[in-house]
Amino acid sequence: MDRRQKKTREAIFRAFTDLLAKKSYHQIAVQDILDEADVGRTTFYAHFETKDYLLKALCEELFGHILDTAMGFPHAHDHYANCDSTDGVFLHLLRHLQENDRNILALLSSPNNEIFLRYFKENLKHLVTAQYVGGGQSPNPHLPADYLVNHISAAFAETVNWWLSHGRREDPETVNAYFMAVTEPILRG
Amino acid sequence: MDRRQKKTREAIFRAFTDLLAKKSYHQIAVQDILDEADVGRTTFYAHFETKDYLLKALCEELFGHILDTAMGFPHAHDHYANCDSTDGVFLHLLRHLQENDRNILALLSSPNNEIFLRYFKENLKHLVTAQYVGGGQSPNPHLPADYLVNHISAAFAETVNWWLSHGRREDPETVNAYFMAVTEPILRG
DNA sequence: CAAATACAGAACGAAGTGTTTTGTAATAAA
DNA sequence: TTTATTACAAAACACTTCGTTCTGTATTTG
Repeated sequence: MDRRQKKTREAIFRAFTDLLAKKSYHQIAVQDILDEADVGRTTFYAHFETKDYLLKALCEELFGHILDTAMGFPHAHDHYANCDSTDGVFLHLLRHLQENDRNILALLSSPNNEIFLRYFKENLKHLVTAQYVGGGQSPNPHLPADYLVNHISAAFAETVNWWLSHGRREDPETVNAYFMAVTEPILRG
Repeated sequence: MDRRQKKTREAIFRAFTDLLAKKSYHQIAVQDILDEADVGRTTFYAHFETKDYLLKALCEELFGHILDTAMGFPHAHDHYANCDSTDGVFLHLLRHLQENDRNILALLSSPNNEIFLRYFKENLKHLVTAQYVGGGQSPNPHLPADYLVNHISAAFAETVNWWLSHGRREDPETVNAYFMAVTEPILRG
């Protein structure tokens, strides 16, 4: 792949995330991104059809990455090797978030962060499905599997949102304990 | 109050909700609202500073109303007098939603409905606080009160979202049972 | 009836969007 | 190295939407 392409693509992503840390999504004009990334107008539209697609691409790359690693690519994140293997996936995720990889926290705690929380939650569904639901069967016979998956995914996304909106005062372990306290009882019938 | 004011204000609200049932919020131009409401441009901006403020006003009126009635204004909704008094507030809310008062379902099940779900959830917090938290003390000693309020509010909003995105196939009673199944165990320590 | 006010219609500048054109520099392939 | 391809910058473009301003009319209120 052309080095120029990769370079500008990353410059746009970087400029976009930097801007998102200051302004909300709808306050950012394409021109702002061009100025911040030092990129021509034609170039931007050669890479991304529109500003919404840029957002989509960024979210897929960011949340896709963080959740893929959480779902079982231990090679990709060796500096987390100190994780106790008994730790749950969610604690792993919380720790990963606290590392603020690629400034992901700026997005999730920005004003009007619902957009990102939605992407986060949708990506979480895959993880939750793999984690709790085996073969489409709900671990709680009183609840439909898709309702449970939606509920747990939303609960974790909201937990993260609560955590961030408070300035991450708690340890990941504490937050994980809160999350477990509101989800584990459900799974036990 | 001038009848003309009330009339145009309601015409704008009606046009806006009708449009929201078809398009997403950001696809709706002010001009569309003017055409649908048959109202002049000057008039619109005399009533609402901007399109965002119109959204805010609509949401406050809608969710404020539905939650106020749920929190204890039995006189305001006599046709729900058949409600069993042992029914919870949330079942009451679900029934109220199913009545589709002022086409509120069009908003909550529209594309890009996160905006409305956010308003819904925020308004729910007051109800949840009044319902579960007494004097700022959490009913579950292991969890902070604000975390619990946020969790339960989000859980109900997501339950409604799940219900609507499925075409409301279940009874309000069934949905309420699902919601209770994921929230009640938390309150019991 | 008189004064105040809500309204329609039209025009306006400003801002943002996405496209097109022209020319240049970097890259990949021969 | 040479050649062809590709990515890019710069500027201008038509278009849409926004929010304001002006003028004149209809309605309400006192």
